Amino acid sequence: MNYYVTTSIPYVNGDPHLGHALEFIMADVLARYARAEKTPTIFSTGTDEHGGKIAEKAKELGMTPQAFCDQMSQKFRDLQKKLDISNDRFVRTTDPGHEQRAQIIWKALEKDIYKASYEGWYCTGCETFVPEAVVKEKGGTCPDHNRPYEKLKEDNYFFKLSAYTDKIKKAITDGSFHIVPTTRKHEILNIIGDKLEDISISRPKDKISWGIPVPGDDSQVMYVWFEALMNYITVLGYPEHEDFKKFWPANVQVIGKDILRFHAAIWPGMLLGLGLPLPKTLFVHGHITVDDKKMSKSLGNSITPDEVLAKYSPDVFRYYFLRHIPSYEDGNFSWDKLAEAYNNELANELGNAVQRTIAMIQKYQGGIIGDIPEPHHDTDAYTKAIEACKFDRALDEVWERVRGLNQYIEEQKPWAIAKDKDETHLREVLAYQVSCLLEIADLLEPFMPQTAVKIRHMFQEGVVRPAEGTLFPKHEETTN
RNA sequence: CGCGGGGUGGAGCAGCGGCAGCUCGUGUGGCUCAUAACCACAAGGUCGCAGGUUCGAGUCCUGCCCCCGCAACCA
Repeated sequence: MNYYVTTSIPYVNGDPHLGHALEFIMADVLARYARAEKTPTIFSTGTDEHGGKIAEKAKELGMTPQAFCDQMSQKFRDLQKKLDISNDRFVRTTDPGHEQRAQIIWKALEKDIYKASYEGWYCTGCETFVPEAVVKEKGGTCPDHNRPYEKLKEDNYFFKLSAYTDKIKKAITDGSFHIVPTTRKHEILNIIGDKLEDISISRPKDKISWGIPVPGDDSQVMYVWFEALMNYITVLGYPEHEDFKKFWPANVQVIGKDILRFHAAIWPGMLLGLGLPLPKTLFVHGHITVDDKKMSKSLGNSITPDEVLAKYSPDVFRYYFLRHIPSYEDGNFSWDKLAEAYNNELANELGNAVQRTIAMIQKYQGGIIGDIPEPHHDTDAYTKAIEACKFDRALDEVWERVRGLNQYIEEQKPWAIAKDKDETHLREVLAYQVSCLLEIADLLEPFMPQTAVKIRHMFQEGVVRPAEGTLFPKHEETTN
């Protein structure tokens, strides 16, 4: 059994934000968990780099589109590195490999592709077509550019998505294409409705040149979304590479709720057109708000991952977002909550449990642990939570352990046993504490890889090695 | 009647037909191995409003009010 997990590939028209970070770490947990289970795993992420917006932005900055993309794509890779994301692949839609394979895919889909002229309302400022309903609502004038919408006609290629409506609906309904959480499943079924519309999948090259050429038609480039979705299989080397044969279909594709339509309707349509199986699970996370408001530049409330990483380690970042942003819903970021979680849960509960265990073993046994018993706890709830992408619940389970350990210490009172000079009993109790901590380290590994390594290092050799220092030093002051 | 999610102790959430639960915060007590950490106990809710179904409703049905998303290539 192989395991393939993907994130969506961020569009490089903006800097990485907390939402990207959230998606990366969620997918990373799945990948690390699978690897810990000794399952051959590929974890892929990347960047989406074509389209008019990118070309425009590059021009503004006086750069070539490619140079701009190189720079932006690097920022995402930098963030992943800082967050300890363990991706095996990083696909860029400007990679020659992706471009070539995208053309192969296009050709393979040709039976479902037709050319037609598209007529609609167009804003020359937005460089995009606008739905009839919106034009009506805005009274015929684009509010962003203060220009009247124009009726425009252009030739486009279309993909016969409509032909796959029933198959897609069936796959979603019967769970062979599993959409998590259920509310997103309902949502997409609702969006699909009775029939999916065919979608436009190309743009005239004279309007947008920054894209992958349509095979056999120099006048058109592929529509950026259509081509970007293909990354999930081009990165595996579709169609001929062994990795593709071994790892497709993906076990889990992680996306944000805003791009549900593309991944739960268009992408399955493309796969069906290619005669390929659909991903097993599509996991849809929510969005992060700040002070219960959408993050946006105009509100000036946006927080960058780097700002958080300047104050907290990657493990703490991962912990906070995975446990305190609900896995299935939108979540609110707050510096206070982060500080609270750090102090209470990480420093006091976990950090201190480690600390007091170390201190007692050193004080009473000269640092010698002795035989560490095998852990015997039931990890079923934890496993189920991870498999359901309920990362917050999985961490709750781990903290049950942490709390349980502190209770155990309190009940056993090793310091009292030490006074009674019952060395055998003391040794047992302390070794059991270590056993619990090592088990906690294992459970924590997908979530907080550095912390897991540190804890193991402290206890693993039968002798305590406190050289790592305090796990989570308490912050003196939390100004914010 | 566009679609969807939500309104449960000070805060954040779980519960989805059968004695209102969890975490944080607050208060009191205990302990001393430990990062003024840890442990125990307690206070605190007419479960948005109004009807209805039922022996029994946060939990099902109907109506209403209020938040928030989506509806347009922002994860």
